[in-house]
Amino acid sequence: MSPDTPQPPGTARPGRSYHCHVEVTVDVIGGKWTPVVLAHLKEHDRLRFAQLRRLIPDITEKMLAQRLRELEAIQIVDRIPVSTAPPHVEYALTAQGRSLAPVLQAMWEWGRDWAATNRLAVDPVQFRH
Amino acid sequence: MSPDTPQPPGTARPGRSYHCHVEVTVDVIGGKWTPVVLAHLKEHDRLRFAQLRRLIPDITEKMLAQRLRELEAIQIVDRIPVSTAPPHVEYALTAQGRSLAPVLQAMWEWGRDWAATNRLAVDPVQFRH
DNA sequence: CATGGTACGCACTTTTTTGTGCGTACCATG
DNA sequence: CATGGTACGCACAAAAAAGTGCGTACCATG
Repeated sequence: MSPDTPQPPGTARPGRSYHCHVEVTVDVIGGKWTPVVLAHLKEHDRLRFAQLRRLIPDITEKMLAQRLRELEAIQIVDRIPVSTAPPHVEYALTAQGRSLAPVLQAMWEWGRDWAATNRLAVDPVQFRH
Repeated sequence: MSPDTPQPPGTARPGRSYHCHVEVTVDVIGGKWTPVVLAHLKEHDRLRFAQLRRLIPDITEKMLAQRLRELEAIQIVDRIPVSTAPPHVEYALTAQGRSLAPVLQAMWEWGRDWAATNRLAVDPVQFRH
């Protein structure tokens, strides 16, 4: 693999080998925040950076920006600059990103049930435009 | 939260707060190897430690043992000692573990499609009894 | 007892991920 | 120009996850 050859999206690690398709998914949307960010984007047509930040209270701006940049780079998320006053950016799932809906939906439902079974408090932030 | 009070399963971090059900799922089955281990267990009634190790070639025994222990602790996996010659242990998903099937299936399918789109090689190991 | 198979556990070490603190760039407005 | 809003980027630092090397415990068999 020559350094001049761009890596296919989703392979952050050169020479990464896969022996199971689930490994691929974990490689692309693994980590603490990426699935959460995607789950929120799945529920809304478009979201501003600040809206995402508010919907995910425990994420740092740094992590949010970084996750979004990476998802944009692999064409799972579109980044849409909006020239208003004040100007801002909006993020939306691409068609490719929307193909993650079954994964995210299943994760959401399982998490809901697990939380109920184990009496975990889940306090969603109210969405605000 | 007194140290004597056992944490509910799935909360490795005391005081962990959740604002989205997907965060819960990530907390329980996040990480590099847990989803992979679970995916293999989903495909087989029972698997020996050594079978899992062979099916997941890049995992260390340490990581495999650790993941299995944690999954057993939160009752997602059953650990079944088998007295044969040689003796071994078998692992199987609990009913609770099997509730993860939609998540794992969705992850598998998405990973397959992503790999195809991005020309990633996925080389599953042939199952051997 | 010695040996082999099996499944780990321990003490570190390395790698990866996430977080902290601050500053920057851009745009619009008064 | 100053100010405010917005969305980050940078240079570390801290935390978490994963890996390494070795050894141990248990069981069965000869």
